Amino acid sequence: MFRFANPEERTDGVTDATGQARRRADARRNQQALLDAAAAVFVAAGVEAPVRDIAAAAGVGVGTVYRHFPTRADLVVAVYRHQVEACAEAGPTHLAEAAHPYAALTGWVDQFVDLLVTKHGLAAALRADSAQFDALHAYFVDRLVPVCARLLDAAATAGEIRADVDAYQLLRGVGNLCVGADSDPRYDARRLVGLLLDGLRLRT
Amino acid sequence: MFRFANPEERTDGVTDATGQARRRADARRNQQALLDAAAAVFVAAGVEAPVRDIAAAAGVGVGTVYRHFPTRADLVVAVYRHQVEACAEAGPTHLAEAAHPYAALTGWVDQFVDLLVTKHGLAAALRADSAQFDALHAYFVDRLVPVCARLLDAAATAGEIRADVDAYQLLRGVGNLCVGADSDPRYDARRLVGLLLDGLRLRT
DNA sequence: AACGATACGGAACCGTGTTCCGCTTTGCCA
DNA sequence: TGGCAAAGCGGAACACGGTTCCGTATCGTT
Repeated sequence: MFRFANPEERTDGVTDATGQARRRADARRNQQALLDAAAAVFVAAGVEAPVRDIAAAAGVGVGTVYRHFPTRADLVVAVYRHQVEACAEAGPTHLAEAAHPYAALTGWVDQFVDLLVTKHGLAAALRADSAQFDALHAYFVDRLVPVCARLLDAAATAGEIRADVDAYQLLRGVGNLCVGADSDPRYDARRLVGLLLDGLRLRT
Repeated sequence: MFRFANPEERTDGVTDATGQARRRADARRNQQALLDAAAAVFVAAGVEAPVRDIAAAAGVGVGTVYRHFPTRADLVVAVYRHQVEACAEAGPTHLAEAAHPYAALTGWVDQFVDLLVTKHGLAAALRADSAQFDALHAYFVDRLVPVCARLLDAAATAGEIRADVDAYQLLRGVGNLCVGADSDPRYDARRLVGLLLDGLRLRT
């Protein structure tokens, strides 16, 4: 996703503990400033905030933004990486702690919906068909589809839900339902996601 | 939606049968050419095709586009007006012909989904949060929400579905599920809409 | 035929994302 | 400590989209 400078041959002491090539101090400082500024701007103005605004908030030029994040989508991914990661890791936890697999599934999907509706326009960005946000979409899919698949599989095996819906579709559907959930008081994405999950259940 | 020239005081013979103020011949010709060209371009390149392309296809300048359709959204509305109208009128028909109200509801929603997924990016345009397409959104809501409400009401009265979902939400949900339905073979909007409708049913 | 109202065309403007390149800063080495 | 190449920076410039503006062409009436 990110193309950091290729770690050239160097003498010891120029790579940090994690083996990352060490960049100039100002570069690291700016990258952190950008992440912080972007997070703040996203909260205030949504994920679709102009790159120029983010650059200004971080006190750098637009060129610097693009040096660190090849594209807007990469910046967005970087900002939300932790939360997506947390969501991914919560999958097995739900499965272990819930009374039964369907409860784990609904619990996890709820958490996913939270992630989406909490961040202004994140769902919309995920859905933008423009190649603009492909990287964002790809990251979410890569990270979350397998997690969802395990939950779905467990519930299906337990005979709680139909077995003919795959994780990608469900996740896309849920993501779609969350688009525009903020900014429209008449619309309650959580409600509709609930109905969708209910539609998954096998009638007894 | 459209701001046609105000019908000034005129002598007889300058208003047509429908009482519309009669505009210059070239104006009427261009408007029709634009509608035809837009329809063709939308099929070929999706609803998001640039205004310049549509103008070029119609053989007019961009200024002419904006004279006839104050905004891109108005042009889109005009192009799809007939089909939205047909969909709206189909509501009562389904209700009259289906075996029971829930079947009428699913039949009608199916038709609505067809409308959305058939036209490249129509659903996405409907959902664009940009004020850009507000007019489009408003038109769909105005025309279809009442129709959907009647179907929902009939099914709820018959005890087939829960009574606590309103037409606006359902329509938005269905519309959202249709976003990006073309251009992604792994995603089947119709399928998910089916699940959502299934989630509406009361367990017996 | 002349003339005023109507309509046209497309250059120009604004707001986006993204690229490019001359200049600055950093950090190594002598 | 001073010099210097590489790394990084800033922001003007470009591409592209919607929309506006206004001088010019066309229409239809007198």
